[in-house]
Amino acid sequence: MYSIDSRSAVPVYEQLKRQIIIHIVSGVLNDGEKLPSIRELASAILINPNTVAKTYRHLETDGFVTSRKGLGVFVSASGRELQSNRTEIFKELTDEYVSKAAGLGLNADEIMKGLSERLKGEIEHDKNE
Amino acid sequence: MYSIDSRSAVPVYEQLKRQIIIHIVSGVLNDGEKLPSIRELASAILINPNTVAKTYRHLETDGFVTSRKGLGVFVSASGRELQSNRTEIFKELTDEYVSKAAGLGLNADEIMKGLSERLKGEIEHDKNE
DNA sequence: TTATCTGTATTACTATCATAGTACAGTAGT
DNA sequence: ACTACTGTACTATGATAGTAATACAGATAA
Repeated sequence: MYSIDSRSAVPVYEQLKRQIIIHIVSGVLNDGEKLPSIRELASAILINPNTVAKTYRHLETDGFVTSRKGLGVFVSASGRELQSNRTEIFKELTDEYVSKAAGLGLNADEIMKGLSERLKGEIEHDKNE
Repeated sequence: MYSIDSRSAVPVYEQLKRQIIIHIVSGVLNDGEKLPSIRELASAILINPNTVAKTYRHLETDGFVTSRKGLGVFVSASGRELQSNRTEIFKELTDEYVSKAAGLGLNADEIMKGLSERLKGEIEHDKNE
């Protein structure tokens, strides 16, 4: 379901948050649908319940989900329409990409060129989430 | 010279490292050339000398510079060639980036546009320096 | 030698993150 | 009422990262 890379520099709660957002905006999780309970998801992917709670708290702050005490956490009706948040995630992705590429010593032109070559042809193929 | 965004989530030493690498691989800093001393650069851009030292240490580990106690830090003779050895890693980075962006539902044009926007600042900065 | 540059090393403070444990509060079925 | 689920809140601990303050050591010129 959700995969966590414990060696990553990206915090666990952040990795989980991004994956859930992708599921929401891509329709894997539908409006009103209930997410796994905090304790259930925590034991499923072997992380601490507090970390899942933190993820859900952030998702609620961002408007993707609504949590109801005693009931669970549900995808907000407007969750999928949060284009601005999707854009923000994309910006984070881009920042990360540029940062790492710059760390490798590449300049802006080389990064653009590399991405351009990679994108030639298809894009639908690479949906390995 | 070098600009630091203290509000950024990217560590100061990392921001500085990227800018120096760009200067080295783009030829703004030539082989054998001496970098500013730790304390000099620190006071120039108003950061702690330890942070500059950390940047220089990382640059030396990566092979971009060589430091000599009492003398200074100098661009390695092979510094500019280091970028060619990292093409493979860069391709992996690009694959990962494209996959995630595609997972967000973005098409090739949107990805290119987003990256282009993100890189504008870098390009302008390099030209002005 | 002395003074003043240079980089290096050590230590410490702070913030963030992940985890753990515990307790509390709302909901629903029995 | 009882039970078993839900989310929430709070404190504490250990690890790590980033930054900072200070002291140490090599190089060089006066």
